[in-house]
Amino acid sequence: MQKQARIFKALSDGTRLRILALLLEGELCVCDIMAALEMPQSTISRHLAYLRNSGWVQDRRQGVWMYYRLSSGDHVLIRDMLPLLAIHLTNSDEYAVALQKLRHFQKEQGQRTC
Amino acid sequence: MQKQARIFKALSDGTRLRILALLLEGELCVCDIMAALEMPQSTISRHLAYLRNSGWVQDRRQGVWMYYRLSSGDHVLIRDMLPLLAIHLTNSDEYAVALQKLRHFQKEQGQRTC
DNA sequence: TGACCGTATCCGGATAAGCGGATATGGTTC
DNA sequence: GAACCATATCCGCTTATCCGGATACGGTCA
Repeated sequence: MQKQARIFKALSDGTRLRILALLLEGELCVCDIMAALEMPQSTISRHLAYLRNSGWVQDRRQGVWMYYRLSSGDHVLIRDMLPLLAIHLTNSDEYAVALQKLRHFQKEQGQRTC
Repeated sequence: MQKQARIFKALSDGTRLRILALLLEGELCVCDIMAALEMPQSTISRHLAYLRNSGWVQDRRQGVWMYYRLSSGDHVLIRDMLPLLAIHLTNSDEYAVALQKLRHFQKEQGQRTC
């Protein structure tokens, strides 16, 4: 059950839950998430590595930027849980605030290459 | 998201996952779980307290014995997740072994008051 | 009341996780 | 290749978690 425990452990941290909630919106780059959560880059990067190693997200490099997205097909448990996360993570004030900051950041970035 | 993180954190430990899997069978007392998992009493009791505090199980005292059962109605997230646990926790060898030890213990106990 | 039993909590030690500044890496641009 | 940028990893620190023996608690029975 070690693999399952690891999958759940990834969800045992508020910051990682907020990252997953944001990724439900679609693919994001690290700077998006930094702006949405207002946390230092090393912290965000570390949590993203954790989510990647436990199978929750996949990454993609495009030039200098790293894009992260939910990896729906990786593990049966993860696939079954994603709909639940969509229901339960997106109805908190915390999430609304993060999403608003994300939108604001993306808008002010305008036509960035990122 | 702190409450949700706590709910998931309860699932981030292999021993607690095995306890929950056993409780899917129905109400059990502490000695049942000790026998099934072959772990010291203080360890089992501590994990049960963790599961109780995070909303996963409820307890009931009957004389000297404490009975634990899944608390299906406690939190929306927990209610939605229980079916998933039933699917994903009960198909490992670890679980099969624990269940077998539980059955064996209950049989050799015979008509106990427990 | 005293002995006993099942369970909960305490304790000290070992291990793991989280944090964020500093530094390394890998890619782009001139 | 040198300067620059986004991101990953390292480091030292603090805090949380897990473990299991020892002890405390609360109920039962004689």
